[in-house]
Amino acid sequence: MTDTSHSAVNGFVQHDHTHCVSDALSRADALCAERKVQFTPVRRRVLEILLETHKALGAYEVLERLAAERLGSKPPVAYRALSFLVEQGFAHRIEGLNAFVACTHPEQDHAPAFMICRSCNKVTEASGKGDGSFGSIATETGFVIEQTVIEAQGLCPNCVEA
Amino acid sequence: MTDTSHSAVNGFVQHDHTHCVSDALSRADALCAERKVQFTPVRRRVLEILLETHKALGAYEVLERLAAERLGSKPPVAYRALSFLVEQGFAHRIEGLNAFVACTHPEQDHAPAFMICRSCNKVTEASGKGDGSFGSIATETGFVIEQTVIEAQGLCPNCVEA
DNA sequence: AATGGTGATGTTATAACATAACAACCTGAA
DNA sequence: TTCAGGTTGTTATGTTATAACATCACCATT
Repeated sequence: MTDTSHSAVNGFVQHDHTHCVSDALSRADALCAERKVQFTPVRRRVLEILLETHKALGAYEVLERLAAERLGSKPPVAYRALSFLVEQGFAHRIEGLNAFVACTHPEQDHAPAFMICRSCNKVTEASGKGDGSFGSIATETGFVIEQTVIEAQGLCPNCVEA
Repeated sequence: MTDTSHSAVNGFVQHDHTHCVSDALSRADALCAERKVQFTPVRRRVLEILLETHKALGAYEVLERLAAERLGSKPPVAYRALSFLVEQGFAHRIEGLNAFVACTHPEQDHAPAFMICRSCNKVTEASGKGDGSFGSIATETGFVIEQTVIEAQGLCPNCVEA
C-alpha cells in the first residue's frame, strides 16, 4: 500500500504518496497559521493518520491509533480533532460510512463528491461541482442549499479486476 | 401540517396529502403482490408512518409509534421493517440524518437526490438523474458505481421566509 | 392430522457511533 | 499575578444499529 509513482490526485489513483502526505501537512500548517488557529500535535497527527491511507477511517479507528501513541484514549479526543479538521476543510466526513477522509485540496471551498470503493474502502474525491445535481431544481423550488452530501459507492478500478 | 390543496409531488411542495398517503400505500400493496413479498401489518404501518409526515424519521422515532400501538417495541422490529421498505424501494435512508423517508415514486428504479430542510426537517425527493454528478468522472477513472447518496441540506421555501 | 420448510416477528444482549458536562492545564495579555 | 481563552483529559451517557437465537404462523407435502 505504499506506491511511489506520481501522477494524479488521490484515492485509488496512482500517485506519489509520500509527497501527497507531506504536502498536505504543510499546506495545513500554512492555512492554520494564516487563520490563526492552533494545529496542535493531536490535530496534526490525526490528519496524518487520515492521509496515510486514502481510506475512510471511523472515529474509533483513529482513536485506536492515537491511543497506541499515547495521544489520547477517550472518544472526545478523536471526535474533537476530527471536527476541527472538518471545520478547517482538511478532512471530510463520509456520511455513508460514518467515517472520515483527508481532503485532497483543502485550499478551495468546495462541495465535494466522493467515490468510495466498498471492497478496498479507499475514497477518491471528485473535486468541484458537487451541487451540479441540484442547481436548477433547487432554485426552481426555492430551496436554499447550505451543504451537499454526494457519495457514490461501488468498485474502484483495482478491485473491479479482482 | 395537514394541507389539502393539490399540485406537485412531495416534501415542502403543496399537495393533496391524504391522497398522497393512500396512493402510496396502494401502490405498495400492488408492488408487493406483484413481487410476491409480504406487506405485513408492521411493514405497512411503518410506511404509513413515514408517509404521514414528509419528514425524515429516525428508526427509534418510528419504533416509539409502533410501541404506542403495540406493534413492536424492540429496535430490530423497526429496523427490519425499514430495511424491507428500503429494499423494495418504498423508502429511502437519509444518510446525513440517520433517518428514513417514504419514497414518492417507488415504481421506477431510481438514484434519488434529496433536499432536506434543517429547520422543519421535511424532505423532498428530486427524481431521476442522481448520478449525473458522477457519470463522466466515474467512467473516466473506471470506477463502477453501484449506489449513490445525493443529499442537500438547507432551508425549504417555507422556512426561508421565517 | 403430523411434519417440515420458509419467512416474519419477539427478545436479549451488545456493538458501534457520538456528545454533554465538567475538571485540569497551558499560554499569553492585562 | 491574575485572568481569559482555548485545548485536552475524563466520566458518563445518549443514540444508532445489529448479531443471535427463540418462537410463531402459514403453507405444502406426507
